[in-house]
Amino acid sequence: MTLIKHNKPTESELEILQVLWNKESATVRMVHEVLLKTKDSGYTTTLKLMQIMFEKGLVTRDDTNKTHIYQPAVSREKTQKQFLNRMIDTLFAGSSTNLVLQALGGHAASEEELEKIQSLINDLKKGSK
Amino acid sequence: MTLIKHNKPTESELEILQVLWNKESATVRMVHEVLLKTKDSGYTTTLKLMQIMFEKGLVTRDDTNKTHIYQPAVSREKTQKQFLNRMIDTLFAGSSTNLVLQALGGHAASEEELEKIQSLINDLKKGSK
DNA sequence: TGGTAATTACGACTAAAATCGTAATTTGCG
DNA sequence: CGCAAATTACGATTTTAGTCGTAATTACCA
Repeated sequence: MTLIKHNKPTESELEILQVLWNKESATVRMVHEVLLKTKDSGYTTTLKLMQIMFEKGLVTRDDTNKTHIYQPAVSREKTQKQFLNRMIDTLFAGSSTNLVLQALGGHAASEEELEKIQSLINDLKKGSK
Repeated sequence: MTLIKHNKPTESELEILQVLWNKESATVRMVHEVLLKTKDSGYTTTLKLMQIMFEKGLVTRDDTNKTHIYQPAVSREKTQKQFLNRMIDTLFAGSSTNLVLQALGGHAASEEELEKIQSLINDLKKGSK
């Protein structure tokens, strides 16, 4: 069996991953510019974080040129699932339904989105028969 | 305007809150017994955490008697919402629908639960007209 | 009443996360 | 070429979370 490192990204690392997921790939500066919109920390802080993420295997990088180009090494979906599960356990007493109900209740989704969810539910119900 | 402290419970604090939410109120020892089922740490660790939570205002306590009795000071729903919103922001690009789809896709919910969700969706659709 | 068990208080310690300053390196251009 | 600007590397520091040991306090009951 392959060794899988149990790499739960931290809050700050998630913010960086988010940028990388959206852009496919990016330099430290590009990431930093985006982060500046919502927080203020120094450039070297972002740099350091991304270096650590590289060591952890959360990102890959191309260092052929001086300015390194980073890419996410973990998928958005997988990470989402990881955090969802954790959250369902520690906050929703293990019930994903509770989470869904709460999420739908709080944030009103658009009609179109509701349709999307409904159609998934229909598929799920068929599948379970 | 009233000062609201921005009190995001930590992982360990969530575990404790979970117990308090379930029991309504509890002593340190009661909480600790429950925690022991899933982790192993010392009694004084739980005690200290709960003392800190008291200082932060996450719990209240009745110290009339020697053995203090703790109660949650933040509601389960509010806390859930707080974490959901954070998660939707940092992990689901702001889309609660994405989160719901992912949650439903990963954890297969029971048919009965799916009905519950469906009925909520129907209500929401009505409401938006 | 006096000792034992349980509880709280307190401070110290470790580990991890986040921050930043500074030095070294590279690159591009005047 | 050689300097200025940008980037990386590295180490130091701060903060926060989590852990626990030990002393002080309380309560109970033999």
